[in-house]
Amino acid sequence: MLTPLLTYINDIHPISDEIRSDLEKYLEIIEVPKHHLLLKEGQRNDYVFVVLKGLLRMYYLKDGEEVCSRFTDENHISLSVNSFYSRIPGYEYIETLEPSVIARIHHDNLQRLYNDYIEYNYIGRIITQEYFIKSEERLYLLRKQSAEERYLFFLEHYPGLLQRVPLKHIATFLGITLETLSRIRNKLSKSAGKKKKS
Amino acid sequence: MLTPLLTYINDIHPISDEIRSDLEKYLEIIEVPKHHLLLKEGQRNDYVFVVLKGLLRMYYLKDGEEVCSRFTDENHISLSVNSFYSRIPGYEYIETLEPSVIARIHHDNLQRLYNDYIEYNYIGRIITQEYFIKSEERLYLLRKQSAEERYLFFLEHYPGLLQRVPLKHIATFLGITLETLSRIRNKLSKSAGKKKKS
DNA sequence: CGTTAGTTTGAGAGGACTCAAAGTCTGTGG
DNA sequence: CCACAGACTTTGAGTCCTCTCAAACTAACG
Repeated sequence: MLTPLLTYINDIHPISDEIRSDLEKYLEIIEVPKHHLLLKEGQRNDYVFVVLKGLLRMYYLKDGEEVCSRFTDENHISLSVNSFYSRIPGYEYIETLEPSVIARIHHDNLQRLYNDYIEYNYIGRIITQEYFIKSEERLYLLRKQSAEERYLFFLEHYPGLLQRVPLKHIATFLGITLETLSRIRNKLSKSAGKKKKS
Repeated sequence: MLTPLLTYINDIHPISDEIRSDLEKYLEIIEVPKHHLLLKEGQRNDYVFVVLKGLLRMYYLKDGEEVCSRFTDENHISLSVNSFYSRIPGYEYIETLEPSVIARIHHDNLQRLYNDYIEYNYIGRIITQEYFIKSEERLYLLRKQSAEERYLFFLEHYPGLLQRVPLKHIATFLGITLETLSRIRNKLSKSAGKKKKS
């Protein structure tokens, strides 16, 4: 079950048997049903969650409405950035959108890896960097003003998610309303139809 | 001149004399006038820029308009994330908004530090993490829908910048127009005035 | 002091929002 | 295997916020 994750890590930087063994010791595999909350508002995010199978959605409440801040699919990591790194209670929720298998590692054990194996910081640096890049990409998405541009950007950069995520969550992820998203999709499918005919 | 930067690094993790010496060897200090471009669209971003004095603005062109993606003031770092890490030409510009003193280190020399001193990855990891957190914070800012909320968030999280940056850049940074920003400021100053009187 | 950059103000247009209702899909129990 | 309930999506009508275009005003710099 952990093979893809360990391969991913080993590909960044070959890891010693000791690190591998500690990783396997620290990583806990949990199976969770659909619509299960891995993290709630007000809780401190003590774990890094790696999706082995399934799909996660991170969101928070704004004026009582759920606003989606991220989707996480297979072999990717989810955590509340502000809560996890600052060690304070956060405002975010993490929910499964499908029945999922998650590998989680506790913050303290991750620190242990960083302290016990200085070379593990190389791996941590690269992974952090990878998520930093994604974060900047989402920033670019949100600065694309029009609702249509956002949707097209989403289609291009998150292929596959459209099939797995209810539109209402995609709408709040893009910062538009469900109705607007529906109208855009309608408009786009019409113009795509036109193209085919001509 | 480099003292604050080296102190900042040393506070993350004490550095050996060798690292310090190499850092001083690799870091190049440049003085640039106001409105100088440190990076242009189409160029590969080969340097990490650390602002020792002055102020930077990063932006890109969207439909011919400048869109501001970041401000960088003293003791902070600026780089085009996608270009620098992916080693490809980028779409961003970095411009000085004030006469500035910049310490820059070349990508290859930074890699050298990471390779020669494995413990330097600890420092790199923490710094990357710091900017990752900031990136997520900006994401939250952009998801605050209304123009007024964005402006208030900006005031709270970027105090001091208002005095140093033309409003037109703050407007594109917030994803609103200059006119809308002006009207919001007008409205807020009026309601602040009211409060004082009552 | 004139010129240019920066900011404010006005009027009108339009995209996205809200509220509301009608379809459509999906999964579970009969 | 069908039927119904609940979740999901589409469509409609009216409103509002923000945008665009334009012009006036103000501050800063040489």
